[in-house]
Amino acid sequence: MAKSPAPYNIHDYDVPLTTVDSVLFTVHDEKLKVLLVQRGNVPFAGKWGLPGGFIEQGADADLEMCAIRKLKEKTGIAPPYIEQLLSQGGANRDPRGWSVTIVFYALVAHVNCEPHIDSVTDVQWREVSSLSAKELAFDHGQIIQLAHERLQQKALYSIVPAYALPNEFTFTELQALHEVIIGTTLEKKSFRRRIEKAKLLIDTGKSTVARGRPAKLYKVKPEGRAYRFVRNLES
Amino acid sequence: MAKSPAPYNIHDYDVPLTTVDSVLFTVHDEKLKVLLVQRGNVPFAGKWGLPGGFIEQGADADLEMCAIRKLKEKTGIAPPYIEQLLSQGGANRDPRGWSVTIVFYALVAHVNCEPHIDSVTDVQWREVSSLSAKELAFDHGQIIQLAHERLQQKALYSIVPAYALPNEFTFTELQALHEVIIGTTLEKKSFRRRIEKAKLLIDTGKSTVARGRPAKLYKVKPEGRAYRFVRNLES
DNA sequence: AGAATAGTGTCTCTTAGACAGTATGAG
DNA sequence: CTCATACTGTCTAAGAGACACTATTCT
Repeated sequence: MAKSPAPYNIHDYDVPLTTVDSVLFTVHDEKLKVLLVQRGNVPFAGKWGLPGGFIEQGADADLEMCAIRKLKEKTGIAPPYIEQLLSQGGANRDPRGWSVTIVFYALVAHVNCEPHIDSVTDVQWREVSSLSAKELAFDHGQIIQLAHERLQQKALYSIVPAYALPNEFTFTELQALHEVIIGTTLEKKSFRRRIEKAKLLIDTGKSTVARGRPAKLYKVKPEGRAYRFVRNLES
Repeated sequence: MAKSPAPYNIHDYDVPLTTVDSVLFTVHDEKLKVLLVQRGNVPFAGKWGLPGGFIEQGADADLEMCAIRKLKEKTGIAPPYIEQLLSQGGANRDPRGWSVTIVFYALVAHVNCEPHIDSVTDVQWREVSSLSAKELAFDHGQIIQLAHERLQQKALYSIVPAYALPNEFTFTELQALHEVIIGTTLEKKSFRRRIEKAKLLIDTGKSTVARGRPAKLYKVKPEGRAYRFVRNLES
């Protein structure tokens, strides 16, 4: 413990190894996917794990900035939605010793980072439902599951999942996205009704062109980020 | 500290200072209170702040164990409910340099730790509504506010606040507790109805004795800890 | 016209809000 | 008895589920 007047030196302390990791979700081909990075260094060299790493004290003003910096390096863009999930820490989660990871989860539209990811080999989108915890580095499998559960809750009482879509999207796309996240179908009418009543979307005036009736294109209002419905959708 | 090919030395890294802190809530005299500890060391020596401190790598198996150990030292007991709130980290929150704190929030019945706290002078319960952020060490004022907001949400969709009551309690006590946490009055009938329907309480068969009709005493079922109502109470 | 997709009308059912009413004890 | 507190009955309103219906485009 610190002796008062004496100068403080962090290396006098038995500090844990502290890192920041992120679970970046997107949806593509009706599947929920998560970004994985192939590790170059020990431990778990060659294995796939979450994008993240050490804090750079000069470059990162806070934890979220650190997470965003790492994600930018891997995807080429800053995610439009990021939120802290939890921190995992313990004596046995890293072979190098007592370690802590502060974990964020984030959402991004697949089209917005496709080119960057296609250009490298050590980054890939993996379907969440195809993952087994054992194939991933550290406790990253368990962390992805926790992030998925949190995202499922969000899909039941908010429109946060919209940030995994392009800037402009249709009601049907948003509903399909929620359905993929929570793993069930939803009633079209209930879904539209609650979002319309809460006035969370802006009608862009534009429409899609495709087979069938054109669909109106919407954007999320800024307040959609924090809005919470009083009643959950039933899962 | 297993060294693989290249020996790993944590002191080669620019690691942040990592601590664990807790926001321990209780209710007494119809007021929501939080546990504060007077700091003995720099920085902020003499100021009041959250109970917490450094991880002891030998003693703490994980982050939650660390938080519980610190709370036990200050209150004499392990809290019946504890959950991670968030982690705060940044270059400027601690004058010693880049630091991270992993924050838990916890609940305890006032009566269960009264004797231990009354016996020391560097620990006190402080009414949450009387706190100004400026009088506390670090960013602890802001953290307490975030913890309070999270607890308010919990009070709207769960019966987690019950863990701030003694083991056996009445419906009226539970409702009064929820009202103190969210800062409004609630409808008696609605409150009882939803809890009864969800079957979250065990009737102990006992009753209170006091002026007026005796009230039945209940305990929380284990599943009450994780239960989430589909619909929030209106705040 | 017919197929495909977008979007609406409307009935039911559940449950929270409101609040008046009844029950059961102490003094 | 009265008073205080616990607990219930019951009406109303909001909103989700269900699902049949209409609308608008394409080929």
